[in-house]
Amino acid sequence: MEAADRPSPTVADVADTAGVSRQTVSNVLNAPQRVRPETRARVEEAIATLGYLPNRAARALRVQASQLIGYRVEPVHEESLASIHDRFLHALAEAGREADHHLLLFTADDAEDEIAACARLYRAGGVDGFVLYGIGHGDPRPQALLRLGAPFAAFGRTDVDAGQHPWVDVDNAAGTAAAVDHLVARGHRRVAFLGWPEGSQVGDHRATGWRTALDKHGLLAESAELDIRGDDSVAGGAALASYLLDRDHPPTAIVAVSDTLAVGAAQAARVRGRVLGRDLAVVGFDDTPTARVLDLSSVRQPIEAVGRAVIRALLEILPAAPPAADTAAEPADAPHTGRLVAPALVVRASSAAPVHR
Amino acid sequence: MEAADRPSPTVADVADTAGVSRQTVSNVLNAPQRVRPETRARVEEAIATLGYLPNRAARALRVQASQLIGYRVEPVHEESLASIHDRFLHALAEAGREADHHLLLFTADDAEDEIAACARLYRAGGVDGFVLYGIGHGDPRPQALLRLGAPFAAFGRTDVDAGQHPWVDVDNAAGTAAAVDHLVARGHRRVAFLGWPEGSQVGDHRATGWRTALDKHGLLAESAELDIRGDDSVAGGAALASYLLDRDHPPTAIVAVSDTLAVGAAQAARVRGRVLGRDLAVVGFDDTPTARVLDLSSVRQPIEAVGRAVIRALLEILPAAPPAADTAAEPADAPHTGRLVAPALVVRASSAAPVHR
DNA sequence: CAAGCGTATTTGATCGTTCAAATCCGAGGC
DNA sequence: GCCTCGGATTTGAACGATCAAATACGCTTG
Repeated sequence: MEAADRPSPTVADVADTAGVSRQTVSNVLNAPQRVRPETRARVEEAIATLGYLPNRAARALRVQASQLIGYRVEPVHEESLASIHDRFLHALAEAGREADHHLLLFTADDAEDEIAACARLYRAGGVDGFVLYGIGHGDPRPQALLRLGAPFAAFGRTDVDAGQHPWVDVDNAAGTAAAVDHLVARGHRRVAFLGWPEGSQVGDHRATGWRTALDKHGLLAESAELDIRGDDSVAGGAALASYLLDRDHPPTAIVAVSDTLAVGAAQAARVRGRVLGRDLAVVGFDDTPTARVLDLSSVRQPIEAVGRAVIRALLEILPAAPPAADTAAEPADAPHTGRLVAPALVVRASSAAPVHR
Repeated sequence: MEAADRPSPTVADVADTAGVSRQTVSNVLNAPQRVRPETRARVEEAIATLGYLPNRAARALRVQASQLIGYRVEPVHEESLASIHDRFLHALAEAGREADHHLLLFTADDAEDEIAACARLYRAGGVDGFVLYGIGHGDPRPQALLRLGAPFAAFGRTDVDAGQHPWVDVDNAAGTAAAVDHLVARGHRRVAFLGWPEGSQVGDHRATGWRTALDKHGLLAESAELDIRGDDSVAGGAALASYLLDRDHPPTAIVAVSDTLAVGAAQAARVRGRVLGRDLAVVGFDDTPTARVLDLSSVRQPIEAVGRAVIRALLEILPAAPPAADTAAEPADAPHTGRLVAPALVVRASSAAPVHR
């Protein structure tokens, strides 16, 4: 009654039914141009009737490539609203599929543990390379993997080893700058920034975007003191925003470094009787489901594009890369190039209207 | 300058440095009791100094087991607030790690495509088994995998093939029942249900929980007509709730089948000037980040426990399972058992206060 | 017509591990 | 002193694929 667990057919079986040798079958699969059309047809028919599929382990052993890409899933941060991980992961898997590569997921307690796990996996031939998520400022992982000799591509980058490996990053500064541009166009002149404490690469870039954009519009002088920082929590955002709103010259608009803080700002506004989008404009970052629900404007990272780009970049540096048109004997140690992709502002009710009063 | 890509040492290398044969090295790793202590010590030292790691592909080829578990990641549903996928995935990876199994991720366009992908992966020896997510009512996947002969464990179940494979499910009825109990204890007597259209297993169970709990409290008569249904969107939830609130005898509490609908209900209440938690109690389902932010009570699925249980169940049915104490020649075709785990209600401001008026 | 060449196909070896069977060796037993 | 026995260890084969070298075959060429 059990579904027969007949062993899968092998190249030898296919060879027998097609009346050719193992190697010819292999050639039909991996180098069809070497095989005469009529032979190929015969082999392909045998493959179809037997339902032959090459054994992955055997292939991996012989060619020393598993077609697997290692990726560490981080624990879900209960505080954060992020749906970025989800989207990124799916984008990676989807992009991998097109190149017949799969993701191999693993967990780790911290960066050091992650490095150890990568080393084990790579040295055991379990994966061909890695995708690193959330690289920033002083991250030990790029150096560790470079030392290990394992191919990898990163989402994010450090200042120091950006040239030594492929990376893709979101232009965070451009994101907050776009938010400021949008708000200024609506007539706002006092635009605050709710940020994380200094030190995180992402947070600092977003702060820079806000500052330079204001400067460009000649508004930095009146907004300079409106840059305040706190940890990434809704309550924290509410506290920071309350403080701003209670000042003598409160801002008419707030750019938040994250949706979490933006949600907090929105709550603070409501508590103080300010109508969101009329008395106070708020723009968040990451376009989380929560922002959508609350009708908050937000900067959306093109994370699907990032995922695709990361996978593509990784595949390119894997040994025996998929023939990229004419791989003109790549210039030995050409510095790896990164790619910066621009996020897009999603305007919703919280910032759509022109400035009030 | 490159990190040396010296080939990893093999059993033969270890054997040479320890002055023994390949097989002895293998025995030290897989059946230490066969090896004399002093020999074992010598081999272990050689392993340590060389930094030997068994090659996964070679091992997989020989023992016909990849130590990989296939899992399909579903596309991120932009409408939904779910963080369940995220949490489930991480739980799976974490549970797998403890048993030296990794997740292999793949994508698929629909159930049929998923089945095809599973077949390819399994027949190619790419994975040892699968975890299926979101099985319900007439789902073709369990039957397909049974036919394929591939081991799998499911989150969710169908009525028909529940006995033929291991599964773990959340007791959805118990979740909504707990919500009703909680509301009734706060004095509510007219408790509405905002549900999905009939036909989904999960949705129907949640509706049943609501109904039976009300019946238990002798309140079904006055609430029976308060069961209304719509698609899973915030706008839809708002529309349904508005309709309820505009009736002659509006409910004082709403149990929603999802946080998405619950958020809609909360918005509708606000629009109508009802204060959430005072004039109207709302309980959602899934305990999403959005519910936390909005202070909505919600039924939380113990998804981490589900993930662990699913992996454990899968590992048990894999050939040559990890020695479960004394595997007393398992009774041939014992029907597979399922496990139902109870969700927990998280009470927040939206339903904490006793009924008003 | 034999030599030469290029293409199509086959054979043997190999990737690194583990299984199955064979061998080795020291301790007893008769 | 010879044989048996059992545990420790080794040898050969196999898992299923691909690489490298060898062979077969059809065509041109001098």
